[in-house]
Amino acid sequence: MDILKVARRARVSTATVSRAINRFPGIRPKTLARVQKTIAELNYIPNPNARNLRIGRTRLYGLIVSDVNNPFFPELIDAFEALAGAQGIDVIFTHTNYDRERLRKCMRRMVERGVDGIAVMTSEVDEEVLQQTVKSGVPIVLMNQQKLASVYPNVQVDYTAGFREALDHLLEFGHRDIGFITGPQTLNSARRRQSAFQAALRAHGLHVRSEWIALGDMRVEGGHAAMKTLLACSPRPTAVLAANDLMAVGALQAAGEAKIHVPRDLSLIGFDDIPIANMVHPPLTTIRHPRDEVAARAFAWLQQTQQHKETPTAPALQPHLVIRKTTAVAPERRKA
Amino acid sequence: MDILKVARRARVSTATVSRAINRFPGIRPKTLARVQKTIAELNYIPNPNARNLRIGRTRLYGLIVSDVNNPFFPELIDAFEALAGAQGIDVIFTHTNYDRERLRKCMRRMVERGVDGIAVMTSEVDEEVLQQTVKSGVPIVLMNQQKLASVYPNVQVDYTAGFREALDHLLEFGHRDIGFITGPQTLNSARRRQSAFQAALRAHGLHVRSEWIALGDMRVEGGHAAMKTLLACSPRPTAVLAANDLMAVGALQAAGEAKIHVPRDLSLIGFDDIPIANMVHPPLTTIRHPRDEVAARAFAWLQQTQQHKETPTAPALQPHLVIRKTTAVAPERRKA
DNA sequence: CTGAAAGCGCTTACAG
DNA sequence: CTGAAAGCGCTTACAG
Repeated sequence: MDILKVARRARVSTATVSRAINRFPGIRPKTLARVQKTIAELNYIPNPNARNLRIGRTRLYGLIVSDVNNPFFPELIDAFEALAGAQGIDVIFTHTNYDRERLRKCMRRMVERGVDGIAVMTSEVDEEVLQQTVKSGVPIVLMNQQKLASVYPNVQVDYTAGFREALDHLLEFGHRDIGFITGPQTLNSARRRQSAFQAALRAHGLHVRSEWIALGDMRVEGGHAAMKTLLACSPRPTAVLAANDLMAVGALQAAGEAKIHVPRDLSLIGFDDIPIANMVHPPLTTIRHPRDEVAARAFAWLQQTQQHKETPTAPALQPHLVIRKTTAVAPERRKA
Repeated sequence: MDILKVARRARVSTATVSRAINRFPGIRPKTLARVQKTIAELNYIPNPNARNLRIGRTRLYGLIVSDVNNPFFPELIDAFEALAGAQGIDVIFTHTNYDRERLRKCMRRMVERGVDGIAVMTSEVDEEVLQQTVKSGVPIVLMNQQKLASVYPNVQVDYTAGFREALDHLLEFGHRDIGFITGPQTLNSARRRQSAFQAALRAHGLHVRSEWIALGDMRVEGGHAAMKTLLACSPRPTAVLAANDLMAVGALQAAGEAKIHVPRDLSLIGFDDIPIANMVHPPLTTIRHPRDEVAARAFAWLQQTQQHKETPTAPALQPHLVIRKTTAVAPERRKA
């Protein structure tokens, strides 16, 4: 009964206090001032549960990622959080640890909490869970789920464009022998990146020997091992692209151990532009995943979906090459 | 009026439905079963706002860290989140970006949201803000704030013990010339780590030349620069400790560039054990900051503080040395 | 421009 | 073991 206390002290009704708090237009300036003064004096903070019960929303969004420890996500989380905060929306945030069962539980928890929307920023989703969630009336937005793109709002990133930019760069440097470190094809994101790479290759009229595609695990160790495999090839590629930065970092280490100088003997390009990319030595040239834009679009679409019925769409977001220090002119061209 | 719908369909009162949901003991098994069946059929989810309004809590905790992009935090966040989730508590999480004004806003937002408690896991706090928050009835718990330890629940980590363990290790390897990469003394955590290091040193009866204490910025770049300074010393230390892993990683790079082999020519130990420590080459020996235990204690104390009045206390948590590949026998001893 | 009052969807003494 | 009813603290048509 706290708003009542304010009301009494300000000698108005609770309705007026409520209007003052919610910046209702038609309120006499003098009354408004008095109420505001009282609120300040009493250090009154409206009870969010009561308010939300009344208005039928929680002003809470859910954000689900696959892995907090994956350095890809903090920037995404951060951007989403900031956007929400600016609108007075709080975010509860969980991660699935790449586990479908955990995703199910996360979604359930958020629905039970009554969030106004959920951003599912994982590469692995389960249509059944999504359906259930949407059925219970909670809007969702996905990331890079092309299969479900027509059904749910789905923020797309044009991987192919990113790889194309990287290939342009390598071709300018005279590279023609290009290797690729890929990830487990059971992973949605790894699979998509590989086919995007191949599409970009075709767009440039290039061909890659199949032994120059090495399998990693999307982590540093796997990139390390994959690079060792590539270096053992004969002939070996003069440039290598990795499906993510973590593997590129491992590849960089492997090259160092094998006394292969990057970029002199070998050019290397990562994907994502996670913070570590700029911390290794030499700093990694990489294709930046526009995660701040992903966050912004996911947030905007969540808000939109709350209001209208239609599924928002937009052209895929473009990644861009960030040129740092791991690419250089191809060795054979230098000789010439 | 949703619980009413369940009640009608199950031919009981809303009170009974409520009791069934909340596992109230004295309820006839048959009734319970019927209600549960109805709930399942209707896919009924209780409105959390109504529930929380009634019980006067939100089952929401706030978690504030200084920087999401700092790889120190994800594990802490993750552990806290998991603990909370297991109790049906959700976590809203923000970061201050090391800014006092933002901390103020974060706290305010959480109080307005009506959280049941706030874990302030930043090294910089502002007593005024804390007081205000506590005055509004929200329990808080701090991390490593020795000044405020008697006033607020405060999870301590015994940095000195960590450095002692590291020094033991180095001494066994015959090192006596030990350098230190410190952080800006304006930062609480950096200051505390330096004095902990010095205390550990004294405990071992050692002395450090002042030129062997180099100033970094708690990031990779600063560690890099600091190591360069140390390597330019003559004589130079045979082992270097860094106040955090990020700086140790920078130091490792600087050593590599200067053709100083780690660990053969120089031993290096970091602090924190962030994921990157195990990704660099060679993998970094480091003092592990027990952040999962910090999270657990913070969570437990928050729960405790909600119930009792007294400020919980406990002996400081112990960090431990994780020996990997950046330490070895001191060069001069090897010669002998 | 402002107030009286209903009602959001739960939980919990109280009564039986 | 179960139900009728009050009440948590707000917001918002409705009336004036």
